[in-house]
Amino acid sequence: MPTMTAAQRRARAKEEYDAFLAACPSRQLLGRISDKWVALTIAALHDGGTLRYSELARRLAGVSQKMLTQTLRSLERDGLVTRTVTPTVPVTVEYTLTPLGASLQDLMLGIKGWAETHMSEVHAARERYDAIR
Amino acid sequence: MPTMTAAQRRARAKEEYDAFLAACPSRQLLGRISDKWVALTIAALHDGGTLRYSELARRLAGVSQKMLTQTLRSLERDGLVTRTVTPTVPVTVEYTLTPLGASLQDLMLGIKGWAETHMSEVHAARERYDAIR
DNA sequence: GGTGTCTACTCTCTATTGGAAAGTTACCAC
DNA sequence: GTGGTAACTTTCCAATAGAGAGTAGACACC
Repeated sequence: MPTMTAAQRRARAKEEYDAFLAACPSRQLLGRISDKWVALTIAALHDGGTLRYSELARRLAGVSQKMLTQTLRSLERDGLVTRTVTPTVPVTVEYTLTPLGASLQDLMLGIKGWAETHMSEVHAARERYDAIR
Repeated sequence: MPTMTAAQRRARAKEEYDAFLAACPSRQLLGRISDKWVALTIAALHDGGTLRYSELARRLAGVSQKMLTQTLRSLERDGLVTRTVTPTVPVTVEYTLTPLGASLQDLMLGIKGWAETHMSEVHAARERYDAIR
C-alpha cells in the first residue's frame, strides 16, 4: 500500500463522496452540520476557546437545554468537540473544538456573518415580494 | 445624510445584527439558510447557471417535490433566486441565483465540500465514540 | 371526443423533530 | 433535612419533514 499525503487523501475523499446523492453518507453529514445551533455553537467556541455548558447556554440565547445537550453530544460523537468533566461541586463540564471542529470554524463564522451582513437586503427583498404576491 | 460606501453599510449591518441574540432577525435568517436543501440548491445553481424545476429535482436526489417547491419559494422571497416562467407546453420554470444568492454560493459549496472531504474522519470519530459509550 | 402525456406544482397523511417546562442526580453547606 | 448549584433528562405538545397521490392546462393521437 503506497502512502498518501493528507492532501491526496482529501482529494480522494472528495471523489468518493457526493452530497447530491441521497444515499451518500456525506448527505446525512451535510444535514447534521446545516443547523443553526451547530453554527452558533461552533461560532461561540471559536479560537480554541473553551466554554462551560452554562456559558454556552448564555451565549446561544434562547436555546433549550435539551437542544444544547443534543447538539453538543452529536458534535462530540462526530469528533468536532471534546467534552471534559471536572469533578468540582457541582461538576463543571467544558467544551472545546477539536482540530476537526476548528476546520469548520471559518465556514460557520462565515454563515453567521453572512446572515448578519445581508439581513437588511433580505428584509428588503421580502417586502418587495410580499407587496406583489 | 452622509452617503455611505457599500463597505461602510456592511460594517454597520454587522454591528446592528447579532445572531447570538434570540430576538435578532439575523437569527431567524441563520436558521433559514442553515438547511441542507438550501445548501444543495444553491450549490446546484452555482456559476450563474440556470436550472429548471425538474433538473433541480433530479440533481438534489431524493428531495420531495413539496420540499423543493417550498425551498425555492423561500429562496425567491428572500431574494436569493429568481423564478422565470416560460409559457411553453407544458410550462417550463427556470431558477437562477441573484447576485445576493451568488454571494452565498462559496459558503454553501464550502459546507457541502467540507462534508464530503471530512466524511471519513467523522465516520472514524463515530466508531471510536460508539465503541466506548 | 376520449385517452394519454408532460411539467410543475398542491394536498393529505403520518412520522420525526423542536421547544417549553418540570424533574433528576450528586454533592456540599447550613 | 432544607436549600443551592450545574448539568443534564424527561415529558408533553406544536411545528415541520417526507411519502405519495392528486391537479391544471395544453396539447397529440386515434
